[in-house]
Amino acid sequence: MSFFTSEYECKLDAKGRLVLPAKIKGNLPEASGNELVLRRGFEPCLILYPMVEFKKIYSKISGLNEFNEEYRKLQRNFFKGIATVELDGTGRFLIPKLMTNYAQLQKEAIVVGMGNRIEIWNPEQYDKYLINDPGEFSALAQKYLDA
Amino acid sequence: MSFFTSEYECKLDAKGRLVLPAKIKGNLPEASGNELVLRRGFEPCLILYPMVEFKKIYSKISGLNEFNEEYRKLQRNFFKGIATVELDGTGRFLIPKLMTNYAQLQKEAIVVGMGNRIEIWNPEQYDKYLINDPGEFSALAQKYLDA
DNA sequence: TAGAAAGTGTCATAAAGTGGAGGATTGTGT
DNA sequence: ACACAATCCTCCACTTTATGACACTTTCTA
Repeated sequence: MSFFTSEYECKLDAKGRLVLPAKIKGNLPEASGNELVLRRGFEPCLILYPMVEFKKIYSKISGLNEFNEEYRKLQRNFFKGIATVELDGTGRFLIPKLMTNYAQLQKEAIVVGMGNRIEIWNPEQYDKYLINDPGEFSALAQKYLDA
Repeated sequence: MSFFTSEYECKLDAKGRLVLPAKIKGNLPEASGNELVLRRGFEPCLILYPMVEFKKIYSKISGLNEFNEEYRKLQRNFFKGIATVELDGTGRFLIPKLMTNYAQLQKEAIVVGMGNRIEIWNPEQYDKYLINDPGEFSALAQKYLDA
């Protein structure tokens, strides 16, 4: 069971590689080896899954019958936003160009542990999408987490 | 069942580590080993859970489907404020930089046992959030604790 | 085919994190 | 009040992580 938490300020190197924070890397499931899957988020960010976690989503979406038009449409749009990446010996991976563009990544990135997955954000975008009103957050938490 | 009580004045060392008071440490559930979870409080303080206590919250929030926009928003704001920490052999743990900033912790900290969890405060902030008027405290107690 | 751009790997250094030991202080029981 | 033990706190040494630099390979382009 993956257990990613916390936010980290990370830097991309000149070639667009991101070094995963040690706390994140340490929580990657053994079973996935160095294989990760990168996906375009619905928000302007990237989402990183260990391979085992991604398989769960994959089996759901690839299970949809290809002879259904709406399913095909979903599949097409889903798969186009996916890339598999591999950690190198020092715990880095290259973010494909189109994906850095999509998420507007430059030198700095915010990495957020989201339980079973990891989000990668441009810092300014990230701020925009965070809840700024403590009351709203508190209310949302109460709505879904209340005993 | 955890049972943390009382308040303690503690010091952070040069690296930002906090030594848990013996009374608190003695009440940590065996089942959690040395694993603890730190969370940003809604107030400007940090909240410390033994792992077993936190698991209850975690299973609730990670159970929310990631393809729902509102769930994602909650998850993002929740997880960003979470970090797992581990007690070392001498009962200390490192408070991540971003978290010491959030709670405005410097050398001194107030540690408060809150039953199933522990709060960590900057001393001045703590004073601000305490009830100073005995009458108000009494009224509040009467409102919610009266038979 | 040459040169440029992109991708990959290694290394060095500085910063951050981790662990342990010793002495001061506090608390407890006799 | 005293001795003993537990706790607290500071210091230091070691390990791990982060980051920049650089060089080599592969791919693309003119």
